[in-house]
Amino acid sequence: MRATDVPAIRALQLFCDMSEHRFDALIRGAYVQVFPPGVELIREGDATDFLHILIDGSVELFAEWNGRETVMSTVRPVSTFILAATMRDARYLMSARTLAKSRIVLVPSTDVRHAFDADSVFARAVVAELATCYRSVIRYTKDLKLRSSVERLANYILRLHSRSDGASVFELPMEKRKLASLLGMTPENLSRAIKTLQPYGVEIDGAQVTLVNLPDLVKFSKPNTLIDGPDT
Amino acid sequence: MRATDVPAIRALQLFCDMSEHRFDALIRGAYVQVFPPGVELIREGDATDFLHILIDGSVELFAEWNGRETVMSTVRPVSTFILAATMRDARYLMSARTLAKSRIVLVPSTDVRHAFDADSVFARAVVAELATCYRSVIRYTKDLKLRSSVERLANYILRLHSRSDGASVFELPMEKRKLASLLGMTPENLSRAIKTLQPYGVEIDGAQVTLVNLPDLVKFSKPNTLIDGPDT
DNA sequence: CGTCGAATTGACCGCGATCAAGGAAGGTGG
DNA sequence: CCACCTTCCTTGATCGCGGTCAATTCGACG
Repeated sequence: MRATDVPAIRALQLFCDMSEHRFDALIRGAYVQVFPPGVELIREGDATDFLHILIDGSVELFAEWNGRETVMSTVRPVSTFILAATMRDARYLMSARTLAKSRIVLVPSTDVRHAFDADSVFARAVVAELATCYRSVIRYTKDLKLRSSVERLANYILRLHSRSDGASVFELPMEKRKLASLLGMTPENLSRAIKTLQPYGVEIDGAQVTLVNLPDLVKFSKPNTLIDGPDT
Repeated sequence: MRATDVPAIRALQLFCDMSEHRFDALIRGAYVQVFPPGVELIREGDATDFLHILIDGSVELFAEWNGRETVMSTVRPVSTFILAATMRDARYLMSARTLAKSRIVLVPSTDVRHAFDADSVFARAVVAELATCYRSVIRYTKDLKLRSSVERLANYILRLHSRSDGASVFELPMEKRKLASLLGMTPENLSRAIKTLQPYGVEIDGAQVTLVNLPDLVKFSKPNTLIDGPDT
């Protein structure tokens, strides 16, 4: 592992409050690997072996059934994924694949569980992280069940907008086909949904989004903190 | 609180491994209340005050947006709900209402967090519970995104079937209108979905379900342990 | 400049929603 | 005990959102 990677990991909510020696002990058994795009890191159904930490790049979590596939979420650096399976020592419920060249830290699951048992500070952080993950999926499911596809897109764009500090021009963080799947629609329908939002000042050219009439878009989207955040 | 309620609570995964005095300390500040059907126990957006434990009766968790409402899950006794919000000390993301007359234990959230800090056995149980909750929502979302409405109903029926120990006759645990919302469809469509499953030996009369051709139903439903359980 | 995958567009289809009406079950009051 | 009401469920007719299929177009990259 590069020495330069450690501070970024250390800074994560999950680790930042741990004592130095606990953190060192936990990270000692870990190692870093770099993967090219399109590599399947985790296959759903497999037994848990490592807690994954994405340092750099991009990873998507997806699920399959009966020949169909859907994107469940995308992971952006720096963050962990598959913590729940690690803590339960259970099978993965989702698969993971790299979308771009990615640097990933692999921490043996047993080490994570030992650290949890030995260190109550870390234990608190694990609970906070798990509760946050849980609440994100609840938000996601509410979005899916309560909104139409155009409404989902509109609110997704608004979330991107606030994530880019309110800039009126920003980039879609993934391919449109992936975005469509994440938002629960087909690529064709995403194209049409984008057109539907043009009257509300949404201009999308390639990956570049420009908002020219934020008030109208907000009025249409009806964003809600209990679905779209930002609170944890 | 009735003395007879305590053993049932004590038997929950969340509490069963705690030492006697820790458990007593946690439950001391708790109290029991009985609610008639249709009472809104929790309103989404409110601050967390109590961890709820359903002793007897039935509770649904639901969410609202823009005048629409959807059932997110139903809670059956004996189990806790809203643990994530309690641990994060955050606002509720879902509302809760009683579906039947229900006896509910209310444990002050601060007591739960104190117990978590003081008792590593309890901490482990909280993490296990949270991870399980997280994984249930993931399953639920996979079900929603990967299956058609008839497929969701078919697999739901199979889950009920295994929950009733393989009996070929069992009862729907809630009103059909609630079930429809839980499964992400309208009541009208649920009626039609039920008819669609008749050729596979599914007979539903009122709340009573009879399965007369399990092999065909299974073949149609393609149940999957990574969506339908039973593993945690 | 050629190739290949992604994105868009159009035409069409079908799943599931909506609207409207009719029946079944259970509770209430006369 | 029965008439009535409410509520839920079912059924039919119709609508429309979103999916599917197919044909271009766009764009990245070698």
